[in-house]
Amino acid sequence: MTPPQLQQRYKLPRKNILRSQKAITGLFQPGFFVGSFPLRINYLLHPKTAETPSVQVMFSVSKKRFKKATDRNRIKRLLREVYRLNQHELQVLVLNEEQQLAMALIYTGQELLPFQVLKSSFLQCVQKLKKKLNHA
RNA sequence: GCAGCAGUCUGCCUUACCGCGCCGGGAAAACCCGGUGAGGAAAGUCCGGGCAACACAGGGCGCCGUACUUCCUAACAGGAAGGCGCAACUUGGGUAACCGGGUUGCGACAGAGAGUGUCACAGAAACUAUACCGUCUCGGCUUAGCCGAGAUAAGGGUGAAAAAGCGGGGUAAGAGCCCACUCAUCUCGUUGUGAAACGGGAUUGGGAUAAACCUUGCGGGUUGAAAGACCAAAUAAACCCUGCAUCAGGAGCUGCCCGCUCCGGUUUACUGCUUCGGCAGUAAUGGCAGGGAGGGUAGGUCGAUUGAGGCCUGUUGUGAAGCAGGUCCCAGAUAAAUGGUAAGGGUCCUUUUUCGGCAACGAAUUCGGAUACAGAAUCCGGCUUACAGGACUGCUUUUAAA
RNA sequence: GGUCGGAUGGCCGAGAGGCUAGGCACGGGUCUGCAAAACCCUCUACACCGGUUCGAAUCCGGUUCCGACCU
Repeated sequence: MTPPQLQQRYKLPRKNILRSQKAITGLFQPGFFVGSFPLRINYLLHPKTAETPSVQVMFSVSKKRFKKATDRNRIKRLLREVYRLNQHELQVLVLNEEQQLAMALIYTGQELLPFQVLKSSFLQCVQKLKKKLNHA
């Protein structure tokens, strides 16, 4: 019997995806980001509201670097899987605060990379993010 | 059997674990269960429609598009069948040049006897054509030729292009000047719905360019789902303009109107008249409708997935396609779902080895590799472009056997 | 998603059917004691693929890339 909390961890329903234009423009103001090739994470902490979950995320791939829609779809799906399978690392970090976290995963690479590479890169980013948040 | 070309179709599968969107059911909710979920090009946005908003008496001009004929279609610049021209292959005749037949491919294939423009350089001359060399005649000087006046488009040279082609006659030399054949054009007849074809007649016969302007026929109102409709939230009941109403009001009942009940009110300034109660005019205020400018929002619902729909059968037609019957419901997202990881299999290519076959080659085995192009965004009909591999059909070369 | 526009040397930029101007930069030279400025000379181009035409940067299709606008 696995506890229900653990079962939920690998899910990524739609409401955890960041979709408000206001929040997104806020994310892309010059400010807080961590990077580890080929990924970059813009993040923003703001007071918790009742409706939204504590962590919201969005995925972004440049149309200039990847002309074909299939390539962009592929990368975004890979990113989503990487985040989905490793999001518990973050959730532990943020849950104790009275704030919620909004973040954007941006793919900065020039070509398609396999799943395992993206996974290790994401985990590095998370480590960096932990350090930064603890300092603040 | 193999290869090439053309056309049509197809375009990986299975299992395990973890997920995502939509629909239905359960549940207070978290969530659970079931169903379902990319393409032939979803692409480019190159054409044509549906749909929506706005505009709109009718006609002309202009602008844009289009162009052999007939048909198909909701429509088209698409498709089908046919005509003509060009090319390739093949076959028959012929010594050959070439001619006839067949198959396939390609063609922005209307008009240059309506007008305007352009045609660089070269060349004598590039458009009411033209005489540089050459050829010929006559005259003069002089007998070698030169000079002058004319005739001439055969030959030379230039050019992308030089005034129907070729042979003969003719002539001082030449020339459609004349004749035969051929090629255009016009015209008459026959056949065909038609593009055209065939036959007769006529000297009638001096470029190219219309993807230059243009002429003729035909078609087109403009803008596109970020169209457009509604709801919520937020801001600023403010400001400006126009029109209407004019002493009008507010609250409750009600989905709305009518109606009923209750409460409150009949304003302010100026001017004129006055029987001093008021009345009339102007301005302001408040009401309604439309517009402008400015401000706010960046959420949701509809549009939007049943349609010129797919599949099957019959039937009409050479065909594109039409008609009739049956049957099916088959993505609907919106910072944008349709996926990830692992294992196995299929198909194809290359290498090794073995077997079969006269041979081209085929089958098995094994190391390694490949498994395309590409992702719905309002929906349809086309076109164009991209595409690993496979299947089928037609034609042709080649190899082997008979 | 839709509607438009553009692509000419290293950079800017004219040309609109007939040898692709011009400026800046680079390189060489003149001048100078050495430089700068000035003057002279040289090098390097029509995005790609087809078509129309005698001839295409220009006209017409297609491909690629870049940019603008519409809520």
